[in-house]
Amino acid sequence: MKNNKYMDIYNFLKELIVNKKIKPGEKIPSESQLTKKFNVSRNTVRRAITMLINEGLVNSIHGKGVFILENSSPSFSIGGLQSFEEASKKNNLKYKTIIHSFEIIKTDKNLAKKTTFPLNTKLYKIKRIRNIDNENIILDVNYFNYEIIKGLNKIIAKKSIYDYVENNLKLNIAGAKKVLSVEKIEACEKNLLDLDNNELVAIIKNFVYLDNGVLFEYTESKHRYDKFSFTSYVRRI
Amino acid sequence: MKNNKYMDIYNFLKELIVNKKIKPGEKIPSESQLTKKFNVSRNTVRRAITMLINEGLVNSIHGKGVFILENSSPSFSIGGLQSFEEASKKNNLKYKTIIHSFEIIKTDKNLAKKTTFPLNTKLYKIKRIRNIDNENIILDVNYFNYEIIKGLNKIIAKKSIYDYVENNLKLNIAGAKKVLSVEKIEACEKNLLDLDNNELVAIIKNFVYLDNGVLFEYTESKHRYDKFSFTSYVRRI
DNA sequence: CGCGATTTGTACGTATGTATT
DNA sequence: TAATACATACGTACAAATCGC
Repeated sequence: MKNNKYMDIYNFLKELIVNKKIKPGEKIPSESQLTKKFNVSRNTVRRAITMLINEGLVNSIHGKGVFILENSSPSFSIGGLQSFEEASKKNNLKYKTIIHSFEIIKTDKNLAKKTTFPLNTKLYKIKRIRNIDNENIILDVNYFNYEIIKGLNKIIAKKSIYDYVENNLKLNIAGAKKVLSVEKIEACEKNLLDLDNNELVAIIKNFVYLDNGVLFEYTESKHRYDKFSFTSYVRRI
Repeated sequence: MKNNKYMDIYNFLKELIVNKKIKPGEKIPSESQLTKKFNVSRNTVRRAITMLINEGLVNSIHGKGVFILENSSPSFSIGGLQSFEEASKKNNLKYKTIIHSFEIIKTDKNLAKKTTFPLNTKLYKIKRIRNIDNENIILDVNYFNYEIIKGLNKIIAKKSIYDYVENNLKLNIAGAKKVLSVEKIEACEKNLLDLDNNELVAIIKNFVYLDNGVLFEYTESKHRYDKFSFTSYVRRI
């Protein structure tokens, strides 16, 4: 972890909030109190507080203080960007990944539109089935730019592609745009998931970028509707 | 709109990005260039850039510059907190609201758990059907704290409750935690929406806070699955 | 390979404005 | 009115990453 002063203050405050040492509706220590306590400048304190505001844990009121929001639980991070492997480990679930298909294709007109890759871009197309506690819960359809994610193969795909991208290729992932919708599953994919007689799945479409702004991955993550939820915080204004 | 210096710089940069005057993968002007152009301190420039980073429009790389992400369209704000009225107006849709029921209740054990209001809290419970282009698309089930949202009635509910809360009661809304899931609609609500023979709906559960951190509203917004999508941006780390 | 120029990252200190109590 | 608390903004300094020569 980073050992910055603003992170110290951030972690200090976050611990107070998530462990309810200060209750929802109450105020965190004032900026001047925190500058004294941590022996830092006010800018540094404000930076830590700004992070908490962006996370939706607190809200500042001019002239009054910074208030803890009710329901400020750590579940806020569920919507976060993490790989299947990371998420499953964190929640101590028995999981495995089944590679259903692995091919190299080029974008045609339809696929270019859907993925926003240019026409005729060479892509890895991978279908992976995510099995949790012996049920096929998630179908991931990944498209990786062939020229960027060099040397991808089935063995890597069985483990963690993100791990390969970051630790072997030394590429840095900036973040992802996610679009969420509910759709009927395609006929050819129906038998890959353990669905009841309902054919609807929740689909998260991920557009994932490197730190230089280049799109390197488009993925559709198709979830059994009853095994899926997504959390976020939205500020007014 | 606020007339702050950092907002000027933010708006200047955002205009460049959304109108593709600088293309994805390219850099925005450096911090020192912007301080000269706007005649401000570096802190002020950095604040504007930080906002763009948080929105997922750009990504900064130490020592290199701030890069525009591909797909940096303004659709990023779809997930934003806005009332049905605001959203429909913005998109120029023909809409109307039908009040299906309006009652005053108290939380029992189940409802307290679901809404996170304390047991025996007095609430307004309102069911409203949102009709867009002559189809019943959304069913909103609102629970408002009776002691906070004083004087609510059917006429207000037919228009905009948020408008009443902010302009008449002079309360300030901080933001909302949103939890998204897909569920079977309740039998008694099935005929309120124009569903096909599928009984699944996308449900957004909203926990809405005032600026002092107090929960004043819990709402379940039930959407016809085929008329619904949700966008957000998630950063790595 | 090193060195300087550029660019972002962290941090400090100060001043002034505005809202709340 | 005075004290407190957050908001905006300026200026400075040094660190760390990147790039070109």
